[in-house]
Amino acid sequence: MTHTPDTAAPYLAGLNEAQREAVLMTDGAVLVLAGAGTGKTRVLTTRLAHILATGLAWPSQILAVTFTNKAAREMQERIGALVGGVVEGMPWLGTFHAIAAKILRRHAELAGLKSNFTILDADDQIRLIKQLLQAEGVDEKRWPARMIHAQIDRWKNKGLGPDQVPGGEAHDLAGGKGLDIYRQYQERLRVLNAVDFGDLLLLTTRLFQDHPDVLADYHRKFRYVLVDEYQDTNTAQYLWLRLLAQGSKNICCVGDDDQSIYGWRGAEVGNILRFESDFPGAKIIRLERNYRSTPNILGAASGLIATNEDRLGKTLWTEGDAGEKIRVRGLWDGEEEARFVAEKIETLHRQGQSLDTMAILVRASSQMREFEERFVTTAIPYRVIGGPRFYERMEIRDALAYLRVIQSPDDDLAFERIVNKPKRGLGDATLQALHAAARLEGVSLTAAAGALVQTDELKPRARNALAALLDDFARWRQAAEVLPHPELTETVLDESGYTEMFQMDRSPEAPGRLDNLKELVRAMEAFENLGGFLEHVSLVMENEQSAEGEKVSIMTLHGAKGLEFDTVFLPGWEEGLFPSQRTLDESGLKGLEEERRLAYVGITRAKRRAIITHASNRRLYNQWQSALPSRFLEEIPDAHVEKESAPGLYASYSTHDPFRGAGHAPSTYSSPGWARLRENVAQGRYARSPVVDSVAELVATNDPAAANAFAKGMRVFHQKFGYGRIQQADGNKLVVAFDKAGTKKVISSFVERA
DNA sequence: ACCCCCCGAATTTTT
DNA sequence: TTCGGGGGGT
Repeated sequence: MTHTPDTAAPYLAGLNEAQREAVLMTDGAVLVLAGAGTGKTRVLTTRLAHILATGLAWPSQILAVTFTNKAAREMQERIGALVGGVVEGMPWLGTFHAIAAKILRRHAELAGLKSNFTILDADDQIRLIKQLLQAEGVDEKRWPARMIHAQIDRWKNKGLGPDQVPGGEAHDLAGGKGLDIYRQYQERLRVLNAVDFGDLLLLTTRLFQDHPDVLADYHRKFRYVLVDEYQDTNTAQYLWLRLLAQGSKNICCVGDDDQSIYGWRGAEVGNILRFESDFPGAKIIRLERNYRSTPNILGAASGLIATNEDRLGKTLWTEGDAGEKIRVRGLWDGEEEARFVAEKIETLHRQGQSLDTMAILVRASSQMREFEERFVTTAIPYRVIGGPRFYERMEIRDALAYLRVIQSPDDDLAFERIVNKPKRGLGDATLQALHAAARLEGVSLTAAAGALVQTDELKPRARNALAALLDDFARWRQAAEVLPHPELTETVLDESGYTEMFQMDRSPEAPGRLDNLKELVRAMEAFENLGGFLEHVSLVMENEQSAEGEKVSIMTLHGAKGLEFDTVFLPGWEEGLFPSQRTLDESGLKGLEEERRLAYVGITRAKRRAIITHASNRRLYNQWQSALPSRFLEEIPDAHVEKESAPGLYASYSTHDPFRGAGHAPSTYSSPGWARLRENVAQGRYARSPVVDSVAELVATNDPAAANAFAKGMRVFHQKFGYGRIQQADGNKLVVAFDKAGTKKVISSFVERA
C-alpha cells in the first residue's frame, strides 16, 4: 500500500473542495480554520484514514491529540469505521493529558519519579495545599486553599515552574508566601511520587528539553501530528506540541477562533493566530460551508459573533430553506422559564420529535436545577450531561483511596483519607503523631504507622486500631495478588466496614451511595487490572452514562461544544448571568468576547430551531434579583429573530414603565408574577441588582422600584443588624451606622427602608 | 474522639 | 438555600 494518494479513494467521496484539500495536504504544517458545523471532525478523521490507507504511516506513528476524552473516543470510533478492521486502534490518540501521562510513565526516572506515580485530582491537590498553608500559618480565610490552587494551576497552564514565575506576580498571594507554597507543593508531590494535571505537560516538556535523545526518539516515531480544537490549547500544551512537531514538521491543527471558550483555563487564542510564524510556510485552509444549521440560525450566530473585535473572521454560508427564525421569549422568572421550556418540549414531542434531538444549554450549572424540577413534575425524561461526576463522589473517592493505598502504600493522601473512615478511633491526635513520625523519618504515613504501632507512643486504643488497619491492608495486598480486582474491591469495602457504615446510615442519601459503590465495581470489570483502572479514573473522571430511552439533554454551554441538536433551548440570557458578571469583572472586554463566543457556540449547536429565553427575575440564594435581557439579544440581527416576548418583559432599555400602567394594564401585568412583584415592592423586599442600578437613570424615575433606591441619610432595617442610618452609598454598597451593631458595610439587597 | 450546632460564604465554565 | 468549617460541649 505505497502507491501515491488516490484522489478517487472512496473515503474522499462527498467532501467539498476545502475539506478535500485539508485531507490531502499531508506534508508540512497545515492550519484548518473550521467554522461551526463545517465538518471538522469528518476532515480530521478522513485525514487520518487517508494517511493510513495510503501507507504514509502506521497507526503507531501518528500523534493525534484532542482536548476531551469524548472527542478522542469519537475519533477512534470514526476512524475504525472508515478504515475498517485494519486499524486495531491508535495508541497515540488521546487527550494531551493522557498522552503526556503515557510518555511520562515511560521515562519517569528521568523526571525524578517512579513509573507508578499517582495523578492527583483537584480534591487531593487542594487538601495538600491546605496542609501547607496550615504549616505556614497562612490565614485560610483570606487565602483559601482553592484560590492558591487556582493560581498554581494558572502558572502551570502557562508552563511556569516555581522558578520561572515572574517576580512581581506572586507578591501579594498568601501574604507573600505564594511562591513558597508553590515550591513546597512541588516538593511534596515529588515525595509522594505524585503529579497533578499541569505537571503531566510540564514534566514531559522539561523531559524533552533535558534529554534530546528521548525527544529524538519521539521525533522519529511521530511522522504526523494532528491537533483538534487547537484554539483551546494553553501555553504549556503549545510548548509541548511545538517540541514534538519539530521532528517531522507534519503538523495539522484544526480549530476555530470563534469557538475559543476556555480562556479562563489558560487557553491562548494567540496560539492559533501565530501559527504561521511558528511554522513558516504553513498552509491555511478555511472551512466555511456549514452543513448543520439553517440560514436563519447561521445568520443569527454570525451576526452576533461579528460584534467581536478579536477574531480572524470567517464567512460561513449554508444552503437550503431559511428555516425558522430564532425565537426570543421573555418570561417572568426562572420558574416560568422552566415551565415554558417544558411545555415547548412537550408540544414538539407530541408532534413526533424525539427528545434526544432537544437540548437545554445553560451558562452555569446552577441553572439546571429549575429545569430538572420541572421535568420531574411533568415526567419529561431528561439526562444531565457533565453534572456532578461519578468519580468525584465522596463514597467513590473513599473506595478508590482504599485501592490506592493497596496499590501504592506510599500514597499518603489516600491513606489519610480513609484512615478513620469508617470511624476507628483514629482521630486528629493519632494523625498528628503519624505525621510527625513520618516527617522525622522521611517515610510515608503507612510506613510511619508500621513503626509507631511497635512503640508506646500511641494510646493503646489507637495503637490497636491502627495495627488492625495495617493488618487489613497487608492481607488485602496479598489478596490483590490472586483476586480479580472487582472482587478485591468488594472484599475491601466489606471487610473495612465501609459498606456497613452506609448500611447503618439512615440518611436519605445512603442507599444511593451503596448503589454507586456497586456501580464502581461494575465499572472496574472493563479493565485489565487495578492499575489500569486507577489510571483511567484519574485521567477520565467520567463514567459512561447508560443512554437508554429518549431523553432531553441538559448541559452547560461549555459541555455542548462539538455537539448538535435539532432544537436547542438557550435559557437565562440576562445581563449578569449571561454574559456572566463575574467574567466581566475579572476579564473585562476580553471576558465579554469570550462570553459572546460562548453564545455563538450555543446558537450554532442548533440544526433547525433555537429558542432563547430570559427571565425578568431570578432568585439567587434567597434574594430576588431583577435582570435585564442580555445585550447579546440586541446583537443578533433582527432579520433572523422573532420576538415572542410580552411587552415590558423584553423592553429592556425602553422607558416603558410596567408599574405605571398597572391599573389598565395588558393581560400580562395581571399575571401572578406581576402581582408578586407589586407585593414585594410594597413590602420593600425587592432587591435590585447592580445592573439595574446602572441603567436606572435611563428609565423613568417615577418607577416605584427606583423609589426604593438608597441614599445617604436614609433609615434602613437589616435582618441581622437592626435599624441604622446610611452613611455612604456607592451603587449597591452601603455603609450603615446601625443603632445597636455599630458601623457596617452591607449590600443594599440585605437592607430595606425603615 | 466524636457530635452537633452555629456561623459564614457561595455559585461559572473542567482536562 | 445549601454547604463546609470551626468551636464548644459531651
